[in-house]
Amino acid sequence: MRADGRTERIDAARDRAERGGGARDRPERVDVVRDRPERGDAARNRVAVLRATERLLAEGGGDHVSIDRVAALAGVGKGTVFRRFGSRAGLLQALLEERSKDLREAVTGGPPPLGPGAPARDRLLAFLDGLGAIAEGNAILLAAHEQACAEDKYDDPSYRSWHGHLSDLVAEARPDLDAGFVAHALLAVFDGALIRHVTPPEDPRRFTRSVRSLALALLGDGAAGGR
Amino acid sequence: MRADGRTERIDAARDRAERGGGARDRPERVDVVRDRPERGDAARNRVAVLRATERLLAEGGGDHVSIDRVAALAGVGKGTVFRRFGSRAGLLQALLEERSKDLREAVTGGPPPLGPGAPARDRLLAFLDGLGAIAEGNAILLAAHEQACAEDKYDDPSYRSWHGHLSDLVAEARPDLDAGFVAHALLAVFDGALIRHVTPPEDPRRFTRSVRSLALALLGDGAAGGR
DNA sequence: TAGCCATCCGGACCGACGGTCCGATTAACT
DNA sequence: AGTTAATCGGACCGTCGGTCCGGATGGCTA
Repeated sequence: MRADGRTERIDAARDRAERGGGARDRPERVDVVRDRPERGDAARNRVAVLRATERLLAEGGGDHVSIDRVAALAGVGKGTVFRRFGSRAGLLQALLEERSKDLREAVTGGPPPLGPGAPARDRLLAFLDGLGAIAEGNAILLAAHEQACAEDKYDDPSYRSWHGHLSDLVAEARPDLDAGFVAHALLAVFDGALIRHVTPPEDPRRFTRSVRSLALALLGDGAAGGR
Repeated sequence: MRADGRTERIDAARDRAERGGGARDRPERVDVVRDRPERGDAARNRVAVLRATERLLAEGGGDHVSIDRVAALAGVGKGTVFRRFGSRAGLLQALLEERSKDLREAVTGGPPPLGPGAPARDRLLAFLDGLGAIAEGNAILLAAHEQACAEDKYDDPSYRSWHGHLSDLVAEARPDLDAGFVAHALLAVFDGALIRHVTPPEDPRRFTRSVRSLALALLGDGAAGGR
């Protein structure tokens, strides 16, 4: 998702339709006007929907967020929500992406240890800390998203991106392990319901600490402790 | 769940109703007749529903298993399914329990290394192997169950039992770790969708091997390898 | 065998959901 | 002002999990 207000949309359904052969007939001046900017009302509505979603998320459980309710609270028709986000999963995904944009940028281009330059081990721990911070503050959203994605979770571009990053770091820090699977295992722990289950009201940062010590155990904590 | 054909039912809703104070009025000869055996047709219908469920599970994705379909295929009314299993989640849970009964018995009373007697480390690896075998053969069922349980997954008695066992073993094998969390992390990997995602058509046992090597890395593989 | 009663059966019914569709609307450009 | 294509919104659809209750029936007793 881009930072500016450009279109982006879902286009999964449309892609399918277009590949059906209808659009091949007039491939004229497509390139020049392509990706035309979002219309004003469309942009306004998108943020209204996003805000409504997070309000509902905050005041009730994840299953409290139905599209009907979101649309009503945003003062928008139901169709609008679907046109903008494609599906319930897409809506939650967009919100999640908004919350993790900073981390993503820090990871790809920020200063070490999150960004490039630090040893893999340090980057990995810093990354898990960052992910933990997001997850702790968005456990309900996370749970709702997992529920909505269901099977497709592992094909989700966002998941793939986190997994790729983590996988690279693991491969560098512990070349003897199956990096891909270890990365899946580490990410599997970021389950909305699990986070809520292991987070006592006091000590809201406990989850992140647990993840860190889990990672340390996995990497072999270099110094003592490894028994 | 008992092995014989006794009642067992759901009773979550009923328990709640009874605690409401209605049953306290006549606590007469309750103990003697309580838990009266299931009626013949009821027992027949239960296995019919279970079989129908696994047939649907086999021939379509997890979301292909709707109660309506199950009831229809079993030649039974919808109400019957709910009376017997309480909910969609309960139905899948029952099926899952049926598939893992052997492992549960082997763990609590069977011969080492699965059963008591072997070192914690060996028991843990054996247990994960057993769980892996079940999970590989029931990935779709697993995914459907997770989807149905949603939030309550971690309160599910079956999950709690696996978690308790694993937790004990981890605590014994690596007293320096947060056993409870590590157990959650290990179980988190048994995600139906993940299993399907990392299991190529050839090599169907790859998942279990991956889990085992993950566990070895976590426990510190004693010998070399720890870098 | 007849009769009785608790238990069970089954499918009509319900509210809610995710998702689609299309006539009406409107923003942006000429 | 006029044109056009993108957008809007809410009626509509099929399906789902779950409830309810009049009627059927199993199993026991006399």
